Amino acid sequence: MITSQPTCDKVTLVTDDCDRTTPAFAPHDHRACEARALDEAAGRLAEQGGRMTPVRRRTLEILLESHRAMGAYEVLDRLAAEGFGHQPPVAYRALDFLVEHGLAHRLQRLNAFAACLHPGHDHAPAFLICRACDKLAELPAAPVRTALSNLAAETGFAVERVTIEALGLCPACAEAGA
Amino acid sequence: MITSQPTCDKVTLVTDDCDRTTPAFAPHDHRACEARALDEAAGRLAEQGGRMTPVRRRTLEILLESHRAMGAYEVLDRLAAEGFGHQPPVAYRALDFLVEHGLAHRLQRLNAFAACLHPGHDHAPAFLICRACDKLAELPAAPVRTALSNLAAETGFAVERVTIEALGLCPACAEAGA
DNA sequence: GTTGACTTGTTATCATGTAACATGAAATGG
DNA sequence: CCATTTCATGTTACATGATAACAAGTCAAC
Repeated sequence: MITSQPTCDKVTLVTDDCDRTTPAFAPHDHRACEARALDEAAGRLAEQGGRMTPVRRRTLEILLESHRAMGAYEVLDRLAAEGFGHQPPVAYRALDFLVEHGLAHRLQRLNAFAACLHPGHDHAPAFLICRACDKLAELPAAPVRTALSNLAAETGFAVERVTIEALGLCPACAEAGA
Repeated sequence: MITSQPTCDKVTLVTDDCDRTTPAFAPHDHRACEARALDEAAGRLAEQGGRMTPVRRRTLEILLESHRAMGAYEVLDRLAAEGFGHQPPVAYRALDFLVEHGLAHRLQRLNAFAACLHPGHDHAPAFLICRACDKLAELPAAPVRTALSNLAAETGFAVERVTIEALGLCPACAEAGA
C-alpha cells in the first residue's frame, strides 16, 4: 500500500506504524506518526490537567510536521503567519508548556525544540542529530543514564537531569555523502 | 602543608595534585591544577601547530581560575578590562580556538565555556554541573559513549560527537541543602 | 454574574553569537 | 633583507535566542 506523504520527504514506503523500534530516519508513515503523537499528547494532558489551547496545539503540530528541531523564532514566524501573536513570548510560552508536559524536547546543542514522538511514558531520551539533513531521532537512554549516574555517585554527585545528544550522520546522508 | 588558595574558594587542604581521579568538587591544590593544565596545553598546542598568543593564553587563564563555566561575555569583560579588544568576536575567537584544540569545553546546557582540566589526551568527557554552586567536574565518559554508539549503530546512525551533561548537586551543596 | 486562575497579547530589553571587512604581526621564500 | 602569504586581532553591524513586566481577554467555579 503506497500513499503520498507530503510533509515528510523521506517517506517512500508506508509501514504500519512509527513505534519505539522504528527510528525517525527509517521510512515510515509520517502521517500516522504525527497523528499518534497528537493523540498521546491529548491523553497525557488529560492526566496532568494541562489545557490544550489553539496556540499550543498548533505549535505542537508545527513541530510534528518534520523530524527536525526548530528554533523558537522559526516556530513564531509560522504562528504569526496564522494569526497568532507576533512576539517571542508567544512561541516561548507554548514551547515551554509542551516541554514541561513532556510533549516536546529542547535540544541544548541546537537551542531548538522538537516534538516528542512517544509521549505518554515519562522519558529522557538520547538524541541523534544528523548534521547534514538536521533530522532527529530519539533513543531510549535509560542504560546510558544509569551508567552515568553510577559513575557520578562515586564522586558524591547526585545527578538530577541528564542531557545526551549525539551529532553525526543518519543512514541516508552517510550513503549520499560516501 | 597549608597554603592560601585565593582563586578557589573550596580549597582548604592542599593535596599533591589534581589528577584524573580527583574530581573538581574535592578539595585540592588549585594552583597546581591550573599550572598543570596550562603546561599540558602548551604541549598539546606544540603537537598540533597552534599558536598560543596573548589573548588565547589569557582567556585560558581566566577560565582556569575557577572550576566553573563562564559565558563568553563574562570572559570578554575580563579581557577588555585588561586591554584586549572590547567586541564579542575577540572572546568567541579565543574560546573557539581553545575548544578546537581541546583546551576548553563548551557547555551546551549553559551556553558557556570551561577550561579543560586534563588536556593532552583526546577526550570527550561527561560533565557534572552543580546547579547550586555552578561548579563543574569532568568525568571520563568512554564507556557511556560506546554504549550510546552501539545503540545508535543499530539504527545505522554514525555518531561523531557526543554531548553528555548532567545537572545535579555536588557533595558540598547536597550537604548544605539537606 | 463575579471572583480568581490561567492564557494570550503587548512593549521593551537583555543575552548570545556571527558575518564582513580593515589592520597588523609572523612565518615563508626568494 | 624585503616581498608575499598567512594568520591574528580589532572593528562595525547585525542576527538570533530569551525573558521581565504589564494589560487585556477567557473560562471555570462558586
